[in-house]
Parts: sequence; C-alpha cells; structure tokens
Amino acid sequence: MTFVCIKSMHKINLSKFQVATNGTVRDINSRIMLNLVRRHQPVSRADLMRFSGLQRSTVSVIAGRLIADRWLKEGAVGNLPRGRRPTFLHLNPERCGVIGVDVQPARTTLAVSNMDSQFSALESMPTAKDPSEFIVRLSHRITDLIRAHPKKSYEGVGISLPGRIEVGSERLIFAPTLGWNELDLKTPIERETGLPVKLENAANACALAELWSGQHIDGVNNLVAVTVSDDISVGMIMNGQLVRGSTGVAGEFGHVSQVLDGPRCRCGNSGCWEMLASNAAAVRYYAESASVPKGAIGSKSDMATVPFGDILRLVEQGDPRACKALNQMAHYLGTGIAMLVTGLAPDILIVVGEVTRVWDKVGPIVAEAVKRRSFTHAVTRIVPAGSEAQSRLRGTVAMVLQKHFSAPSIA
Amino acid sequence: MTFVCIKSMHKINLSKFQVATNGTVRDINSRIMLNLVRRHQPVSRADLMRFSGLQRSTVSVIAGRLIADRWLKEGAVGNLPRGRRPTFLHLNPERCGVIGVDVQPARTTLAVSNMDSQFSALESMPTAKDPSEFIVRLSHRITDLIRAHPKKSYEGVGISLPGRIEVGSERLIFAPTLGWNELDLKTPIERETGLPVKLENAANACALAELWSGQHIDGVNNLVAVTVSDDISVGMIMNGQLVRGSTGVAGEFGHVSQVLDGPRCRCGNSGCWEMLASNAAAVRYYAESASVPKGAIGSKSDMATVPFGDILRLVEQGDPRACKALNQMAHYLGTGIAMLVTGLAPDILIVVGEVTRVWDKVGPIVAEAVKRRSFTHAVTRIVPAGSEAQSRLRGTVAMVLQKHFSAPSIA
DNA sequence: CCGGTTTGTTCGAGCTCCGAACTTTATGCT
DNA sequence: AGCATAAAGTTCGGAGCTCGAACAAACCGG
Repeated sequence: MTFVCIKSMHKINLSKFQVATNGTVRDINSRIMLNLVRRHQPVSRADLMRFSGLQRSTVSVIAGRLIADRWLKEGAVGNLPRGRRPTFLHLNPERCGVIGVDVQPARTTLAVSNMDSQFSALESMPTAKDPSEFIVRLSHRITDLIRAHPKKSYEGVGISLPGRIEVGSERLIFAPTLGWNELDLKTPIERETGLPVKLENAANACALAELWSGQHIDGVNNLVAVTVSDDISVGMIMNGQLVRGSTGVAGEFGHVSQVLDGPRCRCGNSGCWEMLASNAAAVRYYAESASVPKGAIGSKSDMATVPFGDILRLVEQGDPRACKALNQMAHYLGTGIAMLVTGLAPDILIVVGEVTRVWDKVGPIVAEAVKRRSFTHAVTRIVPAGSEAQSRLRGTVAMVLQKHFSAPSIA
Repeated sequence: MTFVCIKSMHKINLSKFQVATNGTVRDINSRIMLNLVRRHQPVSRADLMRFSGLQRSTVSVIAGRLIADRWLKEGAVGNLPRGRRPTFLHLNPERCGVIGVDVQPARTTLAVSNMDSQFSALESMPTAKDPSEFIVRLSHRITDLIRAHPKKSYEGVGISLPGRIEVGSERLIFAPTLGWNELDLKTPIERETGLPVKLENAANACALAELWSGQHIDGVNNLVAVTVSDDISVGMIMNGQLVRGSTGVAGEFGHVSQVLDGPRCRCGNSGCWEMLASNAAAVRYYAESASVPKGAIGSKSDMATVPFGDILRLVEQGDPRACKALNQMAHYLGTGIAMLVTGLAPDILIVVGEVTRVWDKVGPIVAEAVKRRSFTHAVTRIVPAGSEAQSRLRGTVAMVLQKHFSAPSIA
C-alpha cells in the first residue's frame, strides 16, 4: 500500500468494479506504450524505454505483441552518431477503420476514417424527419460505404447528434432540434451494419475530439466544448474524462437562465442561455430590429426570418443591422461562457459552430465579457474550433477508438 | 487488449503517468478488499471472495497482509446453519488518527478522529486575523491535541477553509472572507506538527464528506455540495472524483451572475449568485425592507445590520419581515441550484450552511424554482446537510484517508 | 581489426493471481 | 458415537507479468 498516486484519485464504485489480474498489468502498460507511440512516433524501442521507465526487455515484449496485433508497425531504421541503429515504430493506421456519422437537423454527414482521424471518404445525406426511416437510410449508407471502402476491419460506428443519450441504456432521451424523443438508435443500426455503435451528444463529441486529436492540448485534462447552433450545448471533460452526469444529461447549460425573466423557452424555463445566444437568437434579434420599435413583442409571424448564414454574410459585408444582432448574440455568448469559466475553470474552452466564421468580431466581445465577469478568467483559453463538422466527426472517431487508448478505469 | 472497461475511461496523461507492475495488481486488489470490508463489515473471507470475484486463496493472502499492516482486525466468529464458522473481519479504527481542522472566518474547529470519522475530541479557537499568527496558534493546538490524545500513529492533518487552493503548489490562492491572499499554509504547519497536511476548499471538503461518509450514497458518482454562508461555493464530484479544474479554482459558481446587471460584487462581476443568495444577501434584504421604500438604494450605512443567525431565529418565530428576506434568499438559492442541476445533472446536491436550519421553509421554494427552471430536475435529489461543521470535518478526514481507499489513478 | 557505444533479445528471479486439492470445523442424521 | 455433508479457510504448483543482468547485434572511428 505504498502506491504513488499521480493525480486525482477516485472512489471505488462497489456496484461495478473489476479486480486486477496479471493481465491488467500488461493491459495498462500496452495502452501506455500505444499512447507513447501515438505521441512520439516514429520512435524506437529504446526511446519507449526511456519515456515509460519500463525495462528494455519489457518494452520489447509489449512492442512485439502490439506488432503481432497489428497496432504497431516497424518502419525505417534511424541514424545515430554511434551504436546500433534503432528500428522505428509507428501506429498502423490501417489497423481498423471507423465510420463517423454527424447528425444535424438538416443533413447527416458520414465519413470513413482510419485510426489517425484521416478521412478517406466524406459524404452527406438529408436527415430524414422520421426516426425509423432515418435508421433504415443511415444503415444502408453505412453498409454501402463499407463496401465501397474495404478495409481489414471496421472497429465500429460513432454517431454524434444534437441530443442526449442515457448512460445506462444508451438510448436517445431527447433531441428537440431533431424532433425525436425517447428512441433506441443503437440496437437497430448495430443489427443492420453488424458493427458496434457508439452514440454521443454533439458537444461531448467535440470535447472528445479536442481531447484526443486537438492541437491545443498537451497535458490538458480539463476542457469544455460549447456548440452553438440553433441550440447551445456543452461538453465537459474534467480530470481527463467525459462528464455525463448521472443519467447522461449533464452539460445542458444552454438551458440555464442568463436573464431570469427573459423570453420563455420551450424547455419551460425563461431567459435560457440558448434563447439569448444561439443562432436562432441572432436571427430573432435581426428580425426584431427591422422596424418594430422597442417594447413591441407580438407580430413575429409577419417578420421575414433571415437565416443565420445570411446574417453572417451580411456581417462580413459590414451590414450594421446584422452586426448589431451579432453583437447582441456575442454579448450573451460571453456571459454564458463567463459562467462556464467561473464555474468549471477549464484549461481550454472551445466554441464550435457557424459563429466561429466571424470570430474576429465575436471573439473580442466574448473575451471582454469573460474578463469583466469572471475573476478566474486567466486560467482559461477560449478558442474557436476550426471546422464544426470536422470537429464532430473527429469526435466520433475518438468515441469508437478511445477504449483502446484510454486508461482502463481500474477497480 | 481485451480489458472490460467498467464505466468512463480517461485519457492517459503522458506528462505524468506511472507504468503498472506486479505490485500494482496487489495494490488495487488490496484497496478493493479494504473498501469491501468498509462497506460490508463485519464480513468473512468467504464473503469477500464472493463480493470481489477473487479466488479464496488470494483473498486469504490479501486479508493476511492487511491484518499484518493493521488495516483489518479479526473479530468474532459467525454462525451458519452448516459448515465451518467464519471469522469476521472489520476495519481497525485505531489504525490511524487524523486531525481535522475547519477554518471559518470567526472560529476554527479542531477534531481528533479515527479512521471511521468518529470524533474523539472536538475543540475550537478564534481564527486569528493574521495568517502567520494563525499558523503558529493552530500548530500549537494541533501538537497539544496529539499529546492529549495519544494514538498508535497520526496519518495527517486535513484542513478545510473558505478559499481556493492551487492544485500544483498546494498554496492558498485567495480566501476573501478570511482576508488572506496567496499564502503557503502547508509547509509551515507540516514543519511544526511533523504531519502531512492536506488543504481543501470547504465546499470540496463537504463534497468529499458526502462521497466517503454520507448516508445517501451507494453507487453515487456525481455529487455537488453547495456551501452557503457569507459567500457561496460549490464542490463537485464527477465520475467519483473531485473536480478542481486546471488550477484548483473550479466551483466558483458563487460568482456567476444570476442577474446580469444586479448589485456589484467585490469580484468585479455584477449580480453574482452569492450577492443574491448568501447569508449576507438575506441580511441585506432584511435591512432594506426596514423602512426604505422600493427603489432607494443609498443610506445602507445607517441601517442596523441584523446578523443572519438572528434572522433565522426571527423566521422560526414567524416574523414576517424576516420570512420575506429569507424567501427572497431562497428564491435565488433556487435559481442558482437550478443552474447546477441543469448544467451538471448530479445524483445528489447537498446544501450546507446555517440556512438548512429552516429547510422546511427554504427547501420547498428551492424545489419549486428547480422544478420550474430545470427540465432535468428529476435526476437530482436536493438535500440539506445535517451539520455544517460536522460535514466539513468529516471531509477533512476523507481528505487525509482517501489515498488509502481510493483507486489509484492508473497510467 | 578492435574497443566503445547503443539497440534489441534472452533468460532466470520474484511477484501476483488462479485453481485444485486439502484441512478445519461445524451440523444433522443414523 | 460415527459418518456424511457443507462451508470456511489454507496450501501449493502453474502461468503470467515485470525486473535486471547478461548477451547478441549493429555501427563508428582509429
């Protein structure tokens, strides 16, 4: 009982735990090796010995087994000023393929990926309104994709969607923007495709994407992803792992009131963050600024709603009304992000969504709000995600592959 | 690489990790055994075999070593309808003592505890305003306590205080209610007492207390503690472990705006939750309701401030003005708790503080606000903590002992 | 060609859990 | 009293893992 704990320790869950065996040791060290190769490749066995602290002999045995299992490949030999030349090891990207699926209200994007999140195919289809129709069409598309891109093996299908998935049952609990309720997507798609299916909320997927294949992170264990579209959702990674809450519904900060008596939200609450800072909010601000003098609320129906994409285009052209609407949205985006920075103090907060296209305008307003409202603002870097679709798709790959690279949750 | 992951998995931190050895296996299984005994005691080796899934032989060996290390003790023999009678095992509460310290702005409470959070002594002293004076006095009190209560060994000192501790350096970053800034408490107290010192924010301590010795929790892995005094602080346990954020400052939801343009807070923000829902807020509400008609803000100085304890007493006596102030506080307590329920979706949210004395009045208002404002309200039970001081002190014991009972954060 | 140097492999020691066989200690029936 | 049955706890060989030292391989420069 003199183990050196590295960082935070967690209580052993006596409802479901697993004892350790000799195989556990090998398993843990294999994962460490795999991660070291991922991080430092190309890398020699001797380097791995130095990085890991394991004996040279142990490294050789583990590397041998990982090569036999096709996780690693031997590559070129290196050159050194003196001594025997090392044979470099690197990940074998062909080890397994992954099908990534990004479900959005309008369209669903599918991707074929290798282990290194390099997409070898990318296509999209309209998202069917009816869930069962969607399941059938998606399954067909997936099987077609697999046929068109034959690989040694497919590891699974990762699906990101704007809704929440219950942790135990892995059923969709709700997805308001899709109009779907309580629904089992996993079982039928697994049956149709013959592959294991992982489902995850889009914000969680983005958070995982940043954790596993982001550029900002080396030793980042606390990370928040905020997805901004017609709703706002938050994915949290704390202590290096996804926070799902007890039922999988954690992260609905979009439905926290920013203005207690603000506009009524469909969730039942008033002044929800997503009522004030989502794309839909900007659309509303723009419409409201049309002609109606302040105070008037009714007659929404006869106002022409300009899609958010158009507003962004107008902003880029310098349209003052559009800019005003965007500023208003940015202001509330800032107050909400200040809430997350103050409350969660992550190393990084990533904003995902179309709004990042005009981040040069939005970013400073957000930064200002956070600086003014969060006395802990210094700890968190707020960055826009490069491409939202890519972000979610990389997340789906991480969802499927993470079990091979993450530390087993021991005990 | 066919390990069965139990629940959430975490990324391996390549900056600081530790490879597994054979000893790791024994370590993990020892901890599991220790926890099983803690949970089920008194319990026989055969029961432990069934609970853990380990072989009878392995259980015997581990139990033998834990007994040799004085963690466990053999007790009475049981009775069974048939067969050899089992010898029961139980934790040895005398294995190690812990000094728990609860620092509050007015007074500091010290306790001597066994492994089972049973306090064998409890005393308090005024909290010195000057940090270095405080350190000297506290160290003396601790050494006196140890002398007065000799034990086989003391495991360490756990200190809970209303401030934030930086994760790496373990220095106090700030403690506004104490008036202390940037300060190293750990090193001098360790030097004076000769014992390892653990520091933790009071809300985090309460969260740990509930995790390790609470009554509500069996398989609860997501838990939030809200401490309400003159400030409001939040301790979070997600996936069975404390969330400290990147610098240790996570949980400052007390400084999230509930009302964006509300009263100015000393943190620089406006309408902070703790400006609206803390004890100090209730005191302000009470004072403001005295005579001043609505709208008037000035002339605070000549209003007599009634301490929060007196307001609670007035509420218990049915005083309408006090009730109104309390209701107002409760209302905002509810909106803030709704934020936590919506955003974090914990299994349990524990409210700690004097306000729980009148929870029959406050609880329903909070519940109503949460029900109205959080569409995920069903997942979280909101409960008042029994005794605030006890809660924090139990937390300090958990802080010191948890390293022996928690799962080592592997890899 | 040989010493120096680095990489990678081999092999026995020590630790762990597993699993079967065994001992111990109880009950109940004959 | 004697024996079958049953459950608790122990013993001991086997297999898996890492460690650590010794060894083989490969390369450089003098």
